[in-house]
Amino acid sequence: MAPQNSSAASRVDPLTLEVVELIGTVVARYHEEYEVAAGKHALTGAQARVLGLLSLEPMPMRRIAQKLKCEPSNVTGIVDRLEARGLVERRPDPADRRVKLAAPTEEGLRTARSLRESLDFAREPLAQLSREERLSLRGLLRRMLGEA
Amino acid sequence: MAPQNSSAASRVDPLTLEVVELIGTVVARYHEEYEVAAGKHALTGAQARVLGLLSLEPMPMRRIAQKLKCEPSNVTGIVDRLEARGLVERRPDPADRRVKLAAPTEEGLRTARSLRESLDFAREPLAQLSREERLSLRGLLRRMLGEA
DNA sequence: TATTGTTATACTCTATAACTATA
DNA sequence: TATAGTTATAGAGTATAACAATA
Repeated sequence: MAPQNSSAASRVDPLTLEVVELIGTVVARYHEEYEVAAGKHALTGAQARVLGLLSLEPMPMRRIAQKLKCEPSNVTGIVDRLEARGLVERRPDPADRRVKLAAPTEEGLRTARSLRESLDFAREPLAQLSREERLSLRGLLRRMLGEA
Repeated sequence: MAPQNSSAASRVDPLTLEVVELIGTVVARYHEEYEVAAGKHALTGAQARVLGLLSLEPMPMRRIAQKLKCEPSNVTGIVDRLEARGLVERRPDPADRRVKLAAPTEEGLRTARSLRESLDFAREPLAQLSREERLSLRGLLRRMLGEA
């Protein structure tokens, strides 16, 4: 998602445009780092996302689809590939025999942990900011997202 | 790219983690809006990106690939589809007969413009911030990205 | 009847490798 | 010989529709 440094500035003020562009850059960098981190473990982005999700909490296939905002039919293939690599397994749900719970294996958990650690987006760019600046950034992002 | 609210807090302080999570949310929302905006014009994300790119300046196929950070062979298909829909055309480069310049048609330009306008990511979330806050956010993002 | 997960199908994006036409 | 663009191929993600098992 390259920032498209709008020549159609028409209706938005230059400051806002500049901020949007900066956000676009952040988004692009976030993605690159995510893909690189996933690639280091020979995982695709989607696989890394699912593994990261399951490492927090096993869940039904259906719920994975909701989290990923995609059709449930797609999750079948993604989990198939993770399962083929021994990173995830499907368990029956005692409460509902229609449901299959996807859960990480031991190796899956290790991979997920390592993945999180290699995602140094957490440290590198933010390390340049002081504690006060991070607090300020947190506040601004919260307001932007309407969470505060 | 769902924010993975790290239970592996291990080595990073909670404030940084929280900011990272907020950025993840921004990234996710940015994407959703981009896809929705593209979908309104029956374009895929990649097609919308290329069209947006070309609407700023026609360029050789090779250069599109560099901008998209993908292999040149992929660009052929994306431009094929845009061309089939009459949004883009390939022109010879007078200076080098190996090169094909991809350029938007009139309709392509209109679509690109409309696409940019429906990308209200520029306005909605940022509208919640005062001018001062936007200035502050710009400064923080610049420092984060090492641009300032 | 409704829901969960799967299969089948088709399209797009992606990388790799081999080809062509220029340079 | 090197470069620009293309083709061929294969893998992965995506949506849609239809299906089996279970609720």
